[in-house]
Amino acid sequence: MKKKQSDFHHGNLRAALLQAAFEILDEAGPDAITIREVARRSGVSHAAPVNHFKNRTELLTVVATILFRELDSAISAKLQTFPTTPADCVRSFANTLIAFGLEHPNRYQLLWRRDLVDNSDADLQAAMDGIYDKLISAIDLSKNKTRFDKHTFAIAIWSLAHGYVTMRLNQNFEPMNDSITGQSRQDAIIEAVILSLGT
Amino acid sequence: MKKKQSDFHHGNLRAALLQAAFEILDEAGPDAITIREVARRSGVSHAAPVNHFKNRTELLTVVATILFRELDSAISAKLQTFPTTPADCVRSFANTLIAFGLEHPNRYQLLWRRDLVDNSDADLQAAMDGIYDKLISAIDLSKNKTRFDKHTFAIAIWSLAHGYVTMRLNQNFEPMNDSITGQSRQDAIIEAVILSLGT
DNA sequence: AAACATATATTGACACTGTCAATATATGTT
DNA sequence: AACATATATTGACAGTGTCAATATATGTTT
Repeated sequence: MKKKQSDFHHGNLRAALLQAAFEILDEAGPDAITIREVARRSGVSHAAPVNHFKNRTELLTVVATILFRELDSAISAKLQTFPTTPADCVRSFANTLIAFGLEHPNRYQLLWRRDLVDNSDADLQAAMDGIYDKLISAIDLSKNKTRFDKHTFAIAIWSLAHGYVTMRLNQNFEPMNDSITGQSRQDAIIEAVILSLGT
Repeated sequence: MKKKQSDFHHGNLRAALLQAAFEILDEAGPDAITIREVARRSGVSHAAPVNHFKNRTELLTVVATILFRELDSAISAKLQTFPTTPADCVRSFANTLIAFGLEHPNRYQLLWRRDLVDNSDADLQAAMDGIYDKLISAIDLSKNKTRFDKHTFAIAIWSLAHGYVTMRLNQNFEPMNDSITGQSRQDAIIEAVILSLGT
């Protein structure tokens, strides 16, 4: 009396679990990603995932790392098209980051949920550092004397963009235009930081 | 055969539950605030809190509302001491908000955990709007023509400050000084935004 | 081919959670 | 005194993450 032979090994469970995690993330947000649900969607028992992710945090950390790389790609693509002035680079960076956040709210949120993700993870940090380095070297194109050093610019623009996305996703204000310049609020606040780039 | 008479009614359970919630928040962060734990600390059964908070979200929303008022008080205190230039007001606002976030990481985090808190709650929104209005009228002191309208400034400075706190709490960078101006990075990025205030 | 080690999956349990229904006991009002 | 209401308890249910014990495939060595 043989049991049915195959179907015990999934074959590529790790990838399946990750895909399920992404689906759940987009559908219902970071908190809905549970070990048991990704297992369920992968057609596997509730304890099977432990062989590929030692716990929930590790799974979510891997997901976040992939997302940071995705964001990195988007930023790189934008930056490499027109390697022009530092101001343009800063604009591109901020707009790409904000666009990513607004288009994929759930994905963006996970990136900053340090209760769900292990921020000391080496791969995750490397993914974040990659983005920062890209921003720094973009700013560094400038040969001019600037009012502040490049790290101040990088931190300022990243903080601004991140804060803006957070508050937009939180629905703290509506998107509108600046009543003086006529440009969008988003463009206006980015320009406000860029203005300080000059000597 | 009488049971022991008192001790059934707690007397002031609502206040006790809130106090417990704050203690847990400071000790272990927003996620550690559970209905059952606040009940336990208040010496009451696990289902007693329902009479005062209909569910966990309501409890956390009330906590967040109180925290926003606390932040409001801190900002008001700073602003009312020296009602000087708009630039000074913006500086005070940003520095007070950042100080609050860095001093009380767990409290600050809860304010932006929209998975735990009902952001459509009227009291909560009123508390947030109160802060925004205060910022707007502080900026509005200016009679000069400005480069952007007051809402752009308000959103820019709040986004910047919020983003900065988030990334500091996330340990994305260390506090350092700007190598050109010599001032702290925090002061530098605030100045970067303030520079754009002028015509 | 046989034996063994390893990787992968299952089953079942434990302690914890939020929430609900049913019940008990105070308090307040008529 | 009677009744309504506010407040608290008990017990249950469906979830969760994680662990230990077990089963089954795969890979390697002999």
